Amino acid sequence: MNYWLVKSEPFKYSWNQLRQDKRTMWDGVRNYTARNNLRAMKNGDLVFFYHSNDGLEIVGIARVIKEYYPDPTVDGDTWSVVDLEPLKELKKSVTLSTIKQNEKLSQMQLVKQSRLSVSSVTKKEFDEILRLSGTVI
DNA sequence: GCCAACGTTGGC
DNA sequence: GCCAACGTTGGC
Repeated sequence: MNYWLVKSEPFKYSWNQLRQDKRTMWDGVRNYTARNNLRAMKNGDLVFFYHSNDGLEIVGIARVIKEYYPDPTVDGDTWSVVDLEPLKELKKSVTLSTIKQNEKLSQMQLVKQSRLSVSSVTKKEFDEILRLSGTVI
């Protein structure tokens, strides 16, 4: 089992929207590093849902329900998508500033590579964020 | 609104 | 293959 984090600007696609939709195709990724992370996702992997620009916090946990396939919104198979479903909302969202201040989290790819829209999360980081959020899966 | 970080493009 | 110019993302 691997862990990930995806970013979305909430006014484009929010956590609440994902909850309403029940599932979504995670499209629009146009960066090779992010795409490679998408392609490494396996069914059942857990994915933090982060609100960028507005909120700047992790708000929920999604789950991979379909592994990568070609992005149907563009020609060719250069770009990929996966399907996600909402799994659990965090009891307390975890803000970027909290993450930066936390010794166990300050090395997260989210912090190190702030522009990357799909990043990987270690198990330790995942567990620490769960702890901070007061959430049990 | 600014700017740092980073990715991409294109001339050489 | 290098690097300058430019565009985009995203935090502040």
